Amino acid sequence: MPNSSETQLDRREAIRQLLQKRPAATQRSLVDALVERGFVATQSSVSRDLREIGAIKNAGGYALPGAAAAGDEELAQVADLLVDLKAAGPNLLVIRTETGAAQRVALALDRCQWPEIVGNVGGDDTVFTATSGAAAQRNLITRIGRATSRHW
Amino acid sequence: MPNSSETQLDRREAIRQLLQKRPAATQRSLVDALVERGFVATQSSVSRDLREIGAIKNAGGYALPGAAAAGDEELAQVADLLVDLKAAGPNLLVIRTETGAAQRVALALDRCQWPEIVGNVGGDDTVFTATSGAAAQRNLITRIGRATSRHW
DNA sequence: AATGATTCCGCATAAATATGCGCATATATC
DNA sequence: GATATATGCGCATATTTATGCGGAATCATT
Repeated sequence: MPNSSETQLDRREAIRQLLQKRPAATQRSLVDALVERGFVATQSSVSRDLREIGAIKNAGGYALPGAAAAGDEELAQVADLLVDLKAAGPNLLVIRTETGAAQRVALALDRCQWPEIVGNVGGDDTVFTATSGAAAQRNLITRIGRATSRHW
Repeated sequence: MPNSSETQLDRREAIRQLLQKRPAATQRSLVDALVERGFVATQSSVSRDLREIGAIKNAGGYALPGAAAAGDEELAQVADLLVDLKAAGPNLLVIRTETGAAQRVALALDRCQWPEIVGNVGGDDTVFTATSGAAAQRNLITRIGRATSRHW
């Protein structure tokens, strides 16, 4: 078995596709997802695959190399679209944006995969960002400030 | 203890600085490095710190968010400077570059933090890249091809 | 087709990481 | 200053990830 088997290449490609759709929390979950797609592999193989693929692990789970920092960068790019930022209780951050930009901002926040962010919804000029608690919220504000090079 | 303690902030800043210098292989090694700098903390705390900092883990260890994908991108930017690429045994890859560009290329390869790369040295127009074995070397060539959008 | 060289991958397990819990401590409110 | 509330962090441990080893499979050479 001197050469990379067809199966191996296919499986890795499948993993790449899975990760592109959404980050994987654990290797185990990837194993399960692979099974659904008709691949049989153990956690061991997935561990090795991830290393070869060059995947990284951040707070959001395993992701492809590009996707990781992409979030921060993407957020930086929409920094100008942010208008205001204020907390509504310890679990909700309300972000005002230029009209029509909320979706983009929400998407960028999603991709950051920051641990403080539980989830986002973007309307027209407002984004609601759910946070896990007061500390997380404070942190998040700092982090947004850093990423956008602005102070709030 | 409602607020982040001074110690915690300092410690996290120290971790950031450490990671900026070089990636950390394990959390344990970070604990040790912190001790040298006068911080006392357990692996548990470092685990939580890394999450808060937003650090990511790739094949090279823990790194700051930006630094991760930066390598691949940096390599893509110097793609034009590559002239030739050939293996010398299973553990050495010899990369010819434009005159004077070898250092930059070697640096970019370093930052990729790819598992196949054991180490790099850049001369004037030649880079020596040590690989862990034949398979790794083949992989590396593929990967360089992908990153530089060229075939070798 | 036998031999050898190489790679894949599962198993078992070592190694590393994440987390529930509880105490200590800090802040807020009264 | 007493009480209530919230946070930091260590300990112990559950969970997750990495890896040494060996058997099976593939290919090259003779």
